[in-house]
Amino acid sequence: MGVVRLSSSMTEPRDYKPTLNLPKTSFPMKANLAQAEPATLARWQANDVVGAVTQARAASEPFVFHDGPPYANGSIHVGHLLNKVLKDIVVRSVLMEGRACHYVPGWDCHGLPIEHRVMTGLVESGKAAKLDTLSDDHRRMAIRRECAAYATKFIKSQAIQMQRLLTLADYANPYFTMQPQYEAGTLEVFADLLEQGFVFRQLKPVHWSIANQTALAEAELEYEDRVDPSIYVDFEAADRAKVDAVFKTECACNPSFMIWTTTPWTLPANLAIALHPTAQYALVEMDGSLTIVAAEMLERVAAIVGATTVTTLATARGSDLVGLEYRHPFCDRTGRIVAADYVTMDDGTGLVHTAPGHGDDDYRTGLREGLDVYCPVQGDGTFDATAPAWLRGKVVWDANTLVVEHLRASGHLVHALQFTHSYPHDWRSRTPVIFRATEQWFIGVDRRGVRAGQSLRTMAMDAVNNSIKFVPQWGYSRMKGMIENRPDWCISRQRAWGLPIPAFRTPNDGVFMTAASVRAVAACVRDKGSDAWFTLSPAELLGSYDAGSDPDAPQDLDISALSKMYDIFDVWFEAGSSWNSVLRQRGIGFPADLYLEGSDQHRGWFQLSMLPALGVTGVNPFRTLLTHGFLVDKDGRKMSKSAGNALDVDVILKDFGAEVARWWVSGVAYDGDIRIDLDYFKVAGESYRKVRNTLRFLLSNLYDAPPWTQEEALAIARAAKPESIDGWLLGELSLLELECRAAYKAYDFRRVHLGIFNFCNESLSSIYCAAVKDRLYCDAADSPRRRQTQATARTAMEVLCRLLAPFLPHTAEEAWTALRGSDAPLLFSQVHLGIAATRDARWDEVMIARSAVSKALEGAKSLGIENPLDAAITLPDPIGALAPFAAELADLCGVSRVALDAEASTVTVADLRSQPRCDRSWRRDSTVRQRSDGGMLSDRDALSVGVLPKLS
RNA sequence: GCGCCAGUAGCUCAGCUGGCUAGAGCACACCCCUGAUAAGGGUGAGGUCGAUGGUUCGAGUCCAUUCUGGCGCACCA
Repeated sequence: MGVVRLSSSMTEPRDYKPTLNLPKTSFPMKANLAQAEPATLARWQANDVVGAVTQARAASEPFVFHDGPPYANGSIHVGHLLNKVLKDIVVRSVLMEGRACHYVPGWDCHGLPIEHRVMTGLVESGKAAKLDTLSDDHRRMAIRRECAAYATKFIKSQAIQMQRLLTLADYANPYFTMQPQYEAGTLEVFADLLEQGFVFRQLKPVHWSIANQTALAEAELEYEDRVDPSIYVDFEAADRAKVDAVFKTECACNPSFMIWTTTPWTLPANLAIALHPTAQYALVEMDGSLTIVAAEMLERVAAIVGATTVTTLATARGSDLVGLEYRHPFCDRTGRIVAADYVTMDDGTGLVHTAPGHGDDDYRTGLREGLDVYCPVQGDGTFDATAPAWLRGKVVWDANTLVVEHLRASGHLVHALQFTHSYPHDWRSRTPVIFRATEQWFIGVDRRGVRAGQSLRTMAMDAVNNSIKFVPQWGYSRMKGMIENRPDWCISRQRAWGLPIPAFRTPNDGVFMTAASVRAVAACVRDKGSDAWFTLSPAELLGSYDAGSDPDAPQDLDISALSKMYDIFDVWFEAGSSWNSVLRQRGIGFPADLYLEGSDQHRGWFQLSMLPALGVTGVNPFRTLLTHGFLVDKDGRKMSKSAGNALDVDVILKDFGAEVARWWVSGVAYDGDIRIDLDYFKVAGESYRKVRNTLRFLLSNLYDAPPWTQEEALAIARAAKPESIDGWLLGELSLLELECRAAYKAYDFRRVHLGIFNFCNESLSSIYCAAVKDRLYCDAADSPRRRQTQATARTAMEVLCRLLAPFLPHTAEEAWTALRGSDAPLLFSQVHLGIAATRDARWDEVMIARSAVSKALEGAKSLGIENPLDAAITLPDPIGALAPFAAELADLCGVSRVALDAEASTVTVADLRSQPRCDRSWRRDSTVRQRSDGGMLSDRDALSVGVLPKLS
């Protein structure tokens, strides 16, 4: 019998495979994310994971993190994907630290983009004309109903898409800016600001449609060519001597300032002439009269007006002319020369006709110079009583001709011609619009508040400089610059789709609105929503208002005589009140620990949340500001549908899955531009798979591990000798855990990502798993050495699941369940282990030696030693640094034998191919001999299969 | 035009307060393994650090200018 077996084993090695502890696992290699993720999502929803997590953290210190509301319009794009995933990583990493985080998703619902789309739809379907026959309230309500339905529809679809990204948030109780309680919260903020004295009403020019008697937004304008008179007009200097002083001349007659305009009808409102402070201006004699124009423009102007003799008498800097006065050509007043940076030398004369009531630039210049925002044009486009008699009651378009003729007659007109230019038109009536000053509501940034005695700008600057943490740092300078420069905040809009500014018109054309009256309306809105403004009477709206207890109430207030005004709030005011409407009203906490949005929100939500919160509470609404850059395509160009370089979120989810997308986000350097391309998801998919397979290897070797608790496994792992491979891994694992947790806290997700990837790729896959394979497969199943390794692998899994959970909630949970069984506790009810094992620096030398062996083996391939198990290595060990690790070196290097030699200077590779090979472990160990069962086995393998060494 | 930011191997990025022949991962090439297998391991090639000028014994790293791109703001009377 023995002889027979012997001969067969000589020709054909025995098959010991069934005696090995080969890996087994239910955790599949292929993630199948596109199918598996929706199932996970459904399970989370069915099991109310949000509720369970909230409950698990009920007693924990809350981390207040507040969602900035995206606009409820359209499908989500990759920018949302980035933003929402980053936020979710924050939420989940905070939870894994054991803190509570009640994250409420929000949506911005009001505003022009939706109203504009709805109106376009109504125009196209022919319903818009019918609207115009309704009363103001009914027409507005009809539009509002359409808008609300539109917003609701997109909130629903976006919520589904956002959940598909596997984000964990209270989707059952989201916030919308159109919710009654939200609107009431916004009005309360407004009431407080009013009380503090920050709110005021002032004229400001807006685009005005004469046909519809309404202000229009940029989006409602269509630019069409229009022919207007283009005129060059002389404005006579008021004091010839002063002009002489500036130019150092002695004029024979009175000089004039020549301006150019294509809107003669705005001349009655002229209050100043703007020039560029650093440009040169020339005093010229032009066909007998003295005129001042920009030196640079002289030649062109002379050619246009057809001047025959032109002589420059003198030149002066623009800044020297500032302060000179001129006589208005047909109104009985003088105007002043002012400086303005925006004056260019592209058109005109270098001297700009300035009417603060009819232009944005003019308006700002006027404010700076303390000029009136004078606008003699009424809502119907006619001139009012303050205009010269010959213009009163005339429509501006007719006034154009009248003004030109008047100037011609009075000798002020230098030249007139017909000029075709692009001009804004009302998109609905297709009539030209005018720029006209109207009364608007403002929040003043430089007014001192009643309580704090400080202006919003001062408070905001203080917050920026002293109490806000900016991530990344450059957000500081950006925010600072914006706060320093920002003008007063115009919060009123003349639209239907929004939260009404609850002001009332009194019979004598005054305005009634006090903090108390706003609060009364807020109470009504909390109950009935802002539609109430359009469906109820002033008396009903002010039902809870008591003039007697309102110190600000006007003496002769007659509520029954009030009429409603119809301005609505800038949507930014609503979004900027979310700290009150959501964080405070819902008792989530104030201020927030973190606001996180794209860098465009420095001007938007960030800043416009700061101002109201500071005004009302004196406290900045967020402690830390985290901002991310914008997505650009792989050539660094911005994404847009028109350029065709936009990526579709649905395609990404279908082809790669949310987890791969999340894995990509986690590894991205989010400060600054972020390049995005489908190829990058392929790369992310590869590295995801690498991590996944590493987890799978660990899991597959735990199938027969004893049912340790996590603490028991950790205790066994900790007991490993520092010189063992397990001891080494535990040190690395501990370091990884420490570094990742610190990086999560610093919002440096990329560092976590790279840390985890490198750990899986190198520490585990390349070093540990390869080294430990032999003992896992070949040692007796319950040998202490194998159990030790299993406990270490188990601990590594416990740590990795937790570290990965914020990035890969689905995969981490899948692995967690594979590790702990289907009755495992919820992963997000767990906290990090904190294994705190010390990393033994002596291993550095070992790893250096290991690399040296790899290189030496590469060289040995030319000698025919292609399989490392055919090699025996001799390592130089002059100072005995490697000696303590001698028992692990062969496994670590993947070779059959390693010897140390204090005298050697280089790594040598010996050929073992003539030495017997173990049929079971394939190693050419020095103990390999033929055993009683006829197989060639090493001592360890003989022991493992229970075959006694054959007596020789 | 103004403010902020970025520009390092084919790709994604490290390179702290300036200091040895500029690093890593992916991709690529070649090889090994076939008991992690639509897996795993090894070795290697690859960069005038956007450009120009300057400071310095020495600059990817500091300064100036410039080009390209992104975000925001302003502007076309």
